[in-house]
Amino acid sequence: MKNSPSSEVALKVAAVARRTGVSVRTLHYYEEIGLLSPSGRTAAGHRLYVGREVEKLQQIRSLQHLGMGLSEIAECFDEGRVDAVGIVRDHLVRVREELGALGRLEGLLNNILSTLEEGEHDDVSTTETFLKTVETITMLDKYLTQDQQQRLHDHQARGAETVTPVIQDLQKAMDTGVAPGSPHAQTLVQRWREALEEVTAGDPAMIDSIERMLHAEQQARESHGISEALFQYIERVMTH
Amino acid sequence: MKNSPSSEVALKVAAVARRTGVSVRTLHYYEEIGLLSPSGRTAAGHRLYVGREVEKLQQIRSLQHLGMGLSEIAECFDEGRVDAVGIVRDHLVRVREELGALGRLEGLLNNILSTLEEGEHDDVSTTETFLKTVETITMLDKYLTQDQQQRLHDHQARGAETVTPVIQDLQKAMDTGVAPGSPHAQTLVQRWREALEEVTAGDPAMIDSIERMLHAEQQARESHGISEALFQYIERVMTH
DNA sequence: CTTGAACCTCACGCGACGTGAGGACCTACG
DNA sequence: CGTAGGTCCTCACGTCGCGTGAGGTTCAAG
Repeated sequence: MKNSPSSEVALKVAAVARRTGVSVRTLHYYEEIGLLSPSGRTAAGHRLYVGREVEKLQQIRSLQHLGMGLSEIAECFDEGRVDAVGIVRDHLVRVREELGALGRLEGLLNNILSTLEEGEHDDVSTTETFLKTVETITMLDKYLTQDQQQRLHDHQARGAETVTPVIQDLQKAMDTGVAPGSPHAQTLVQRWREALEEVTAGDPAMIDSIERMLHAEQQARESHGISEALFQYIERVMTH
Repeated sequence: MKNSPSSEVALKVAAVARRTGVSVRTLHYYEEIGLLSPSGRTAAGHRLYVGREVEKLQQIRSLQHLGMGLSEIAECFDEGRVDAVGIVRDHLVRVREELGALGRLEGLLNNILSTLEEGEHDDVSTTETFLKTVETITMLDKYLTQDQQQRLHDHQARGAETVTPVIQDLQKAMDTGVAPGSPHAQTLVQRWREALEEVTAGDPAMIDSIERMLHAEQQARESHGISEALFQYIERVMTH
């Protein structure tokens, strides 16, 4: 009797909310944006939902669980038929991209963390060193792939011993006005190149990236004590 | 001369924006929330930024790149010293959680996709079947772990042959009024249990989860043609 | 008749800006 | 000297998916 076809157990907001785990406000909102309207209203204006709407609500939540936006979901219901496989595939692509980005971010954070932990013993962990570290690692990330960064990190200890004196010698050469075309300058740049090959484990693409980075980012030069003038000097010597 | 200490190359908004890759509006916004104020203004009110501010801006962007919110970033600058390692570690935890969630989501989407592709040949790919599939898979996800779902999927083909007739026989038994305590009913439920063991590869925790799911979710019962009354009948037989 | 729970309709808040509107300023060219 | 076009300024609303009140009506029970 009470299940006559015209009124099959209409539920009010709180009941629907409890059943489906959404909030009352959410139901209001869905109506507001035209996504899910109640089947009817009581004389007093209270919203009433029948089974069909509750079902639709669950489907909405399912799609949302997949990370789809409400407007996208609305489209699914509006259009009579949908390219389901296409939607899911597209969405999968987006999720995979996000996964990749997050994975890279995790690597980045790990790098920062290990760098910070290494320096924690001898250095005071101030705001500045923190920010410097973050900035440096972030910058590295812009130019080098994860494994290149790893290689750089691995060879850094031995590399630093080679690189630092070369830079000092180059600085001295520039200060004393050694001509870019002179044999001495050429020898120094040759040593510079060899040092780069050492820290990059001989990866030419990586050397290229590092040179582009040194060219573009002051931070990168600064962290190795290379002034802008010095780098320009190096570039002039190399073009000879 | 033009680099006197009091005015070292002040930049206007557009210049800063170009150098750092942010928008003019972003600079306005950062000032609005008190994160980064310009070093000064021209007589006409144009914002001026010197090197120190530009540097800070880059640091802000670095931290943001790590996924930190602007309020969090502001705290880093406000407090004299920061627990850098702590911040990064906490953040890493959050990122890993997100990674996990996203990974699970990817699995979910893969399940949906394969299910949809399987059904694509014999079934018309309508909005309804799409939504049904999504709902079902989402629900499965609420009760079963990824590998349990995988096992269910693997054994589904053989399992369906076993499960479906059992359900039909149980339905018939209920319809003809077989008593829950009768030997016939017990035999049927025994077959039901065996079928469950087959599709779950004998994982008792998984059987438990599936029974909870069938108990709570109408959708789950429906998709295997089990009415509410029938499941209650099964439960009654099992308590004997 | 009253009380408390559930319902209603505004309407602001978040986070990190995008995107105009409408006006003032700067630089160069005629 | 005027004007054209680029750059700058300050509001101020829109985004997305609701949360969180405020202030008022209705419902079910005692």
